[in-house]
Amino acid sequence: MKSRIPQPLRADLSELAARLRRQAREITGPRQAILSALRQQAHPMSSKEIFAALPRGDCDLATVYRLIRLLEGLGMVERFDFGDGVARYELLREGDGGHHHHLVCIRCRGIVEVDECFVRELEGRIATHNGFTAVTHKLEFFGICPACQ
Amino acid sequence: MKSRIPQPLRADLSELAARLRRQAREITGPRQAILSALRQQAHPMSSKEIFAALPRGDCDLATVYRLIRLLEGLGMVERFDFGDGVARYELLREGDGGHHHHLVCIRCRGIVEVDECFVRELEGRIATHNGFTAVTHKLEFFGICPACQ
DNA sequence: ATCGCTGCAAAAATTTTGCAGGTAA
DNA sequence: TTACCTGCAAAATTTTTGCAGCGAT
Repeated sequence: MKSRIPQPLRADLSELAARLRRQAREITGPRQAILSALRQQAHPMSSKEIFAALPRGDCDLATVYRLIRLLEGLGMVERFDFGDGVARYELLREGDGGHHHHLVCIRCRGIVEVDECFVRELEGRIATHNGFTAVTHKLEFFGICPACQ
Repeated sequence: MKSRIPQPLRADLSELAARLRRQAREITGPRQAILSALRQQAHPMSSKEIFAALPRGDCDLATVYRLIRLLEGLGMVERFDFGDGVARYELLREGDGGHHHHLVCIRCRGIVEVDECFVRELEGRIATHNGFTAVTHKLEFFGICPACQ
């Protein structure tokens, strides 16, 4: 499956650590390991996948769930759902620079990232039309990838 | 919360029954009750919500899960995810006439349906650009509704 | 008369929580 | 020191499955 080089869109470990510290949170071994796993994978990961990617015994599965929850609350990861009922999370850069969408193969579950965002300008229209504020969106594409055709 | 009159976009019970029959599936009491509950609610419902909406003892929760799975396989319901980890399902009309999106209040979880689809024409572009076929999409908006502001 | 469907109960899978001890700052 | 964090285990959820009997066609 195609994948994008993570560098430009993903925060590095020290930036992530700094962000946690700023929130009066500690940087521990398990947290470093989890953040590192998230950083190495170019696509969103479920808690179980994160756990499986860690060196054996590096950290408890409950700790993964706890950190993911914390990071989500702090806006440091974004949650995605690709229609299979599994929550997946992806690191966000500071300031939400990494807004993007996914193209998911419904056969092999492979993922391609879609950097362009076509919907931003619609948010305003949707907001005023319905009286909502702070409107955001999630957009995912599904199809059959070349290898699966 | 605003809601649209369900008639024009939702199949009626006899059409649904006919579609099941065509697939050599039976129309039983529990199935009628579940379809009826889905039809009466203008927005997607989780299995638990469907179960709760049924007259007491009308059907087992396992049966709700089983029927939802079946309907999803037959393309008679569509699954939505509003970011809270709960799978919700909405009846589809024959031929997918009901394609639409949702605007979800992140405070009260109220839902407004958004009938226009702005993204259809992008599917083709995404498909050819990535070599995918059969490309579809899911797009949901999130914000804070008037009552919650 | 089939074959599918259902309730019930148990199992599996996923996520959260209590607690006592350990550790980063 | 003092919160915060962690592993472990138990609990709470959510979803699936086995099975024997019932029921739609």
